Order: sequence, then structure tokens, then C-alpha cells
Amino acid sequence: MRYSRYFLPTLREVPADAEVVSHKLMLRAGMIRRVAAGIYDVLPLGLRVVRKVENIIREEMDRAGAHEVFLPSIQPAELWEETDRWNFYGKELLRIRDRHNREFCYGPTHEEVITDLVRREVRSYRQLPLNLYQIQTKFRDEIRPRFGLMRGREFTMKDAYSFDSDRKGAEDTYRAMYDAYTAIFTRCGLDFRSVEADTGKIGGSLSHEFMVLADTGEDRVVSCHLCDYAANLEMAAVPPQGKVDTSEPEGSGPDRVERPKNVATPGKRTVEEVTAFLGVRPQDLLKTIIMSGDQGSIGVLVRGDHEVNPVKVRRLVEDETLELAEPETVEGVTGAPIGFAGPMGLEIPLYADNAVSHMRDFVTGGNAMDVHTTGMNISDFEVKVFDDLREAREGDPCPRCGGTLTFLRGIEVGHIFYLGTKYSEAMGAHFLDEKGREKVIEMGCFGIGVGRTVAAAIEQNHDEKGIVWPVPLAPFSVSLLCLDPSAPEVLNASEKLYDDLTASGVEVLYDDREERAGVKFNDADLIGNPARVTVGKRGLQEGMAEIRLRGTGEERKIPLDEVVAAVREVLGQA
RNA sequence: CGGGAUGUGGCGCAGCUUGGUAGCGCGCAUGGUUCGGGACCAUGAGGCCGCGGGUUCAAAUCCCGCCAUCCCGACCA
Repeated sequence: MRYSRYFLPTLREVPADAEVVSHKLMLRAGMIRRVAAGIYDVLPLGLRVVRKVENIIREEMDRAGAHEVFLPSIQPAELWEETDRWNFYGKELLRIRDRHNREFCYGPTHEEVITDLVRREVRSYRQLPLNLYQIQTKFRDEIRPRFGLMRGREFTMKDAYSFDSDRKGAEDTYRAMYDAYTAIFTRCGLDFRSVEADTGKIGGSLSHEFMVLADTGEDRVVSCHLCDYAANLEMAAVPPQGKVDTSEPEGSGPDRVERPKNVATPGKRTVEEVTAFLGVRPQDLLKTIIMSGDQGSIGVLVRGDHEVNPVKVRRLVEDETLELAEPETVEGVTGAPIGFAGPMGLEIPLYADNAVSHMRDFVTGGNAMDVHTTGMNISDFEVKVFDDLREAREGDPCPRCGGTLTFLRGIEVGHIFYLGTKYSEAMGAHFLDEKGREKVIEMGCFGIGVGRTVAAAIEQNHDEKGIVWPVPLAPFSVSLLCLDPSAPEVLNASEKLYDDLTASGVEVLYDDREERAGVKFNDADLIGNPARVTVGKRGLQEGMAEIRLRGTGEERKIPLDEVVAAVREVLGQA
């Protein structure tokens, strides 16, 4: 591609509304432009990268036996009413009406549409298993779009939906997709981990996320330093330390040494304030967190130095709607403003983290303004269930092998789910098995954020000068710089190299512009193609061009007629 | 949705406090000199100052309303 005829508007200065590096660099490198909040134009250079990711995905999905389809972006409300998601998906679902005033939405995901297709066409076990995927634009009206393609409202996603005749088949499919995802992100040249994940609103019971590791990632990942255990922080299990122990403390009963005693703690609400004021350690304090949801309010008890993990609570209580309670709710339940809640005398069910069972003579809120209670013990209130309810911390033991957990940051680029029959049941997707019995189809769904993968690749691979593309994702393999197009010998040598490289199948961005050398060098660094070939008067006097690697900065002089071979060699190993 | 901030040529910003009809850097165009890491000189094009209303002889500047965008929290690929 001749730069002089290409649409590649690079920017010297960073637009003020970009925050993260990938967003800044995609704007500066002329890959994307903003149209509205969370909605972008993808320019030719950006599209080349997007296509590389898509093609890798296609090849691996096809290899895994999936078939590509193209589904509507506009979907009728009736389908969403069948699964009740028309009600539950909330404001994130962009709803629209057509001229007949019929209700539609712009698809944020395609379970309904695909299940509708399959239920109409599949009636025999002989047609299963079936795995259909799409690479298309979806729209989620995010509360807060940000970070460019990382979290847009309109975005390109690969979604695969699998249909199996039984649970075992579905699990086989799940494993096949897991392997395909591993192959995809490996081929993209990215440093990633697969982690155990929460299934969230999509539902289902088995789930992994694929995380590209980057310090700037929004997600926290825990990983064992000994075994291959890895999980999203919100999923990371904390093994109980010793047996859950709710025995009475020594000297219990009427002649117990410590009795609950109220103390004045004016204005002391946080763990730090209370422990400092009373001169106790954070682990001697019991935090009482009020959560409320559709099924009412509950109290969650964790040690003062621990944090509640809401995902674990929701799963234990089986109420997906549980959230941290509003201040008014807390006052209603405890009779005190936030900061003074305690378990004693509360009339809501109490769930406690395992570690709480080992606490003795601790401090809690006094359920009254400016009051805390000391000398508390578990026998002073009734805990419904002890379970793992807290967030894992760096240094916690691994739930699988007893190793030590470390924390990483990652960007979620893929998510795979075993769905079970949630959608097939709601929508009546049945088939007849070999014995003629009607059964419900087992489903799975498997997503990859294409644009986000591109952004994540940049987050993981850049320096102060610009992008440093992994070879498989680079828009072009080589930036060929003609430093002096007005000098015939330089121009001729450059043109010949461009022709030769192109003829040998190398993707070349040929900078033939009338620009100063510095401009070309800087644009090449910004765009980040893996190799750079420079042709200038200086080298040409010795019959040489220079070849330089974007990643390492390694540079060599190569005789003109050996450049093509050298480039191919370098790309193979870069 | 709550909290914070910002809207001025394509990009980055100043001007606003103290109203007098818009300026700087980059980019763009033309000519010249340059030419291996974002050149220099000269000339020039380009702006409903986010939108609407109000105050005033006069509004980018003061007042009111709206819109848009960005940042921090709850969602997700």
C-alpha cells in the first residue's frame, strides 16, 4: 500500500478525550475516530487489524466444527418476551419501534434469535450437535462507555451458540471451545490466562473468561504460583482455615469473662476509625454488611480486615438481585445510620464468612448512632450459614493445591458459558432422541470481543513511541520508508523493493510521501508494523538498505537484493 | 443514575475574573531554502466561540435553560 494514496490520518497530538493508551494510540495511529459516545468509525488501518483477528477466529471456529451464520441486528420484542429478558435486560437493551409501532431491539446478544432458528429447524438427535457462530455488530447501551473500543456501546463480537443432545455432549463442546479459544489467543500472539468466572446475567453453571494480561486491565485475576488455578477475583474461592468452629468461648455461659458491652464511638464509622479509636486490630472487628434484593434484606458478616464478595453472597442466597443496601434500608433494618450496624438483635437472616467462626471477643456495631459493642461472641447472635463469602486476598492459600495466590490484572476478551437449558426450555427448543422421547436441547455460548481484543493487544504491546504489534495482528508486516522520493536512485530502489516484497506476499506499507525522514520514522513507530525497511541516500551508496525490528530496535544493513529474504526471515522469528 | 470537569478553525490550547466583535502552537495551501528521527522563511485559506433565551448601546466573556463530551463509582465481550 502506498502511504501517499492511503487514508491514514495520524495525529501528532493526543485528542483530549482519550484516557487509556490503546484508545490514544488507536486515535493517533489513524485506526478509529469517534462518532458518538461509545460509537466509532473504524478506518482502513484499524480495519486491517480487526480483520486479522476475525480471520484467526474464523479459522479456529471452523476447525472446531462450528459454522458461520449472519443474524439480524434488529430483533423483535416477542422473542425477548419468551425468555422474559425484555423485562430483565433493563436499560442496556436499546429498544426501538418501527413505523407500525411494533417493538424491536438492537441485539446486544443473540441467544433468542439463534434459539428461535434452531427450534424451528432441529427436530432429531441426528441433527445434533450443532455449533453456529456469528461475527457481527452488537449494541449495549452501556451506562458509561469509555476507553475507545475497549468498552464501546456498539462493538464487534464473535458469538457462538452450541446445541447438544445431552449434558455430556455440551461439556465436550465446552471443552472444544475452550481449546479453540486457547488456540485463537495464542495465535494472536497475546499473553493471556483463562480463569474461572461468574456466569452473571447470562445464566448457566460453567464458565471461563479469557484474560489478556495487562497492568492497565480492569479485571483482577488471581493465580496460584504453584498449580494452574486461576480465577476472576469475584470467583476466587477462599478455603476455610481449619474447621468452622462455633463452639462457645472458654468461660461461656453465665460466668463468661467477656460480656457484650456498649461503648460510645462518636462519629466512628469505618473500620480504620473504630479500630484506632478503641485500640483494637481490624481482625478483632466484625463488619455487618446489609444487602437487599427481591427476596428482602440480609446481613453479611465478615472480619474487619476482609471484604465481602457480593458474587459469592448472591450465589449462596440464590438471589441474583442482591445489592449493597441503600442508606435508608440500612437505617430501617438496624435502627442506625451506616457505620454502626451489628448482628445482635437483627431480624434478618445472617450469613457469615468462614473466618468469622474463629473470632472471639470482638467488636461490632451497636445498632444505634455512635455506639459499638465490645466483648461480642458468636453465641450472642444466630448465624444462618457459615460459608466462603469474602474476597480473596493476595497471599491467601490456593483453594486447589495450598500454594499461594498472586494477583494479576487482565482484560476480558473472551467468555465461554455452559448454559444448560435456560433458553431452550423457555423457548421450546426440543428434539427427539434415539428412543423417540422429546428432550430439551443443551446449550452453550461462547463470545469474543473483537474490538476489545485489538485494544487489549495494544495495551499489552506498546512503548512511548507507539504500538508494537504482535506479528499476527499487525496491519502490515513491513513499513518501507523511502527517505528521499525526489532522488531518482532512492526512489527507484524503493519502488523495486516495494514490488519485490509485494510479489513475495509480504504486506507492505510503503511510505512514498514527500515528508522529512523524521516524520516517516515517527509515523512508522506509531503505527507499529513489526519490521521497518529504510532506503536512503546514505545506505544506498553502499548498495544497502536497513532493516529494523519495531519490538527490539535491532537494526541491520542488508544488501538491496537480499532484503526480501531478510524480511521474510525476520518476520518468521519476530 | 449519582459526584467532578470541559465545550473557542482539523488537533492541542489561550482569551472569560475586569463585556468593545477572536488569538497562539501544530496541521492545511502556495512559493522558496532545506532534507537519515516530527525543518525554516514568506504568503494565504479556514471560526454560527456547543445550542436557545435573557441582560446590555455592545456578549466568547455576565445570567437562565438545554445539549454534548470526558473523568470517578454500580454493568459487560
